[in-house]
Amino acid sequence: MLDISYVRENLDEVRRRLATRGFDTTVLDRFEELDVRRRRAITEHGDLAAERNRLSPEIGALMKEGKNDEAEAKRLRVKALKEQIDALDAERDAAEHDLNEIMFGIPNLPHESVPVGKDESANVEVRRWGAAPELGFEPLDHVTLGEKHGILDLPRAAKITGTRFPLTLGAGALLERALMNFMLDVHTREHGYQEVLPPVIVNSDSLFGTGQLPKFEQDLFKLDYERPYYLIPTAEVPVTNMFRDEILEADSLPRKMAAHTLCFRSEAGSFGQDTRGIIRVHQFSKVELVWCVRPEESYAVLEKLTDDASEILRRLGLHHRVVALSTGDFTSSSAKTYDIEVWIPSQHTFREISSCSNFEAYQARRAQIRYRPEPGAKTQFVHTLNGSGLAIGRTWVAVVENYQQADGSILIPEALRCYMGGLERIG
RNA sequence: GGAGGGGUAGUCUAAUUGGUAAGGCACCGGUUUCGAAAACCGGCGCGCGAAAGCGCUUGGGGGUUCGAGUCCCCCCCUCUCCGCCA
Repeated sequence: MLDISYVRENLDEVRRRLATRGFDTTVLDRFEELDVRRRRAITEHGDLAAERNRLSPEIGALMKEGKNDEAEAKRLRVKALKEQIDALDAERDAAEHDLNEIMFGIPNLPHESVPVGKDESANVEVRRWGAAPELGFEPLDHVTLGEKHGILDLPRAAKITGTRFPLTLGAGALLERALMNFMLDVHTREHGYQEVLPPVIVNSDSLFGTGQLPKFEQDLFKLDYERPYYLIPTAEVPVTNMFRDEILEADSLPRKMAAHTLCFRSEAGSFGQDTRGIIRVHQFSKVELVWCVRPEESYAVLEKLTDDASEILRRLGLHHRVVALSTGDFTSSSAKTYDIEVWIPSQHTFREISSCSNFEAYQARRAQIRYRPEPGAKTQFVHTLNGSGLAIGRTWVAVVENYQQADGSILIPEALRCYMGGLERIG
């Protein structure tokens, strides 16, 4: 959520910057009208309430003195005031409700360094690492390789649950576990992240805090339970919300956490995309990196975070690139996002394996995550950031495809062997 | 799931059985001091307002009342005990 007084005072600038995201800014016309109506109701409420608050204790005093007639007169006056106040409150609540609907739907303002464009064609590649493996033969895709080695069984996953669910086994399951441990070890032992193992079911307040609700409910799995509980689409939700409604100690910042969880996405609206394999599934495993920082350092941290995630791919020897997403291509809550894309041989292209975003105060304002810059100072919203470090399902695909050999076997990257009991090769 | 105790501003703690949130600590500013400590004065949740001010705020939401921290209803969290369970 944006700062409402910032929007009020910089309406034209807000309009202009949101337009670069392809956001329909006509709702901002209603914003002005509702904002004025709301504030007028609040002011008038204040005037009437002041009179009520003055009279009300007088009634008690009069009654104690036995002056019941005088008390009765004032009582009637206060009762009339109350009716007017209730009417104003109803007006304020209505305006506030509509205003909130607008504010909750407004995406973050893109940072000035973000390339402007209406979709992914305007994204800018900022760097590239390594080279695609020279296989010397037409690469098999991960589904074919997985079936061939008995490490991936999608037909059975479809039987157990339905389409778009993963089932790895044997060395395939071990590879997933190895990737998880490898990533967590690098981030916690070398990059200084605190390890977190959070709930994977969250309430609607948490999803509101990070921005998935109310606008993107269709992307989530909602549980049939007596309360509105959802499966997490990413560990960003529980980990960021650890600090919801808290005032953090200034010297505890920056907070940096790494969490491995399963993630669940309904993938509504993506029928027909990536239907083969486990690139796009309803359930996947991911290591997520989350930061809470002082506002002034958030852009330096975004670079650091992106590099921490990239380090995993460097250690695995996987060809990849970092892309600055354009204004038209990144998630609503973010002010700036880098995607890290890994080379997928069977598709002859790069595919997203991590998304690293600076949300500035957008999430912190929704989730009320604050800190006190120094003793006695007013509290301020922190900046939050997060990025995948990395999506394990897609890393699995990248390893299997990039390390396939002419004889059909799959070489295990050096960095993972100690996590796989010394296994050097599958098949 | 059952029984009982709790939830008050950053923190700790009051509030005549309904009368409009009092204090302590920490922190900030000022006075004092060579400087500091102590002491004293003021500030110390959010909102509206140019300001003076005014309003809102006792876990959340409803209700009764001229008036609710206090009474009634629903819900959340937490502590103790019992039951169940991995």
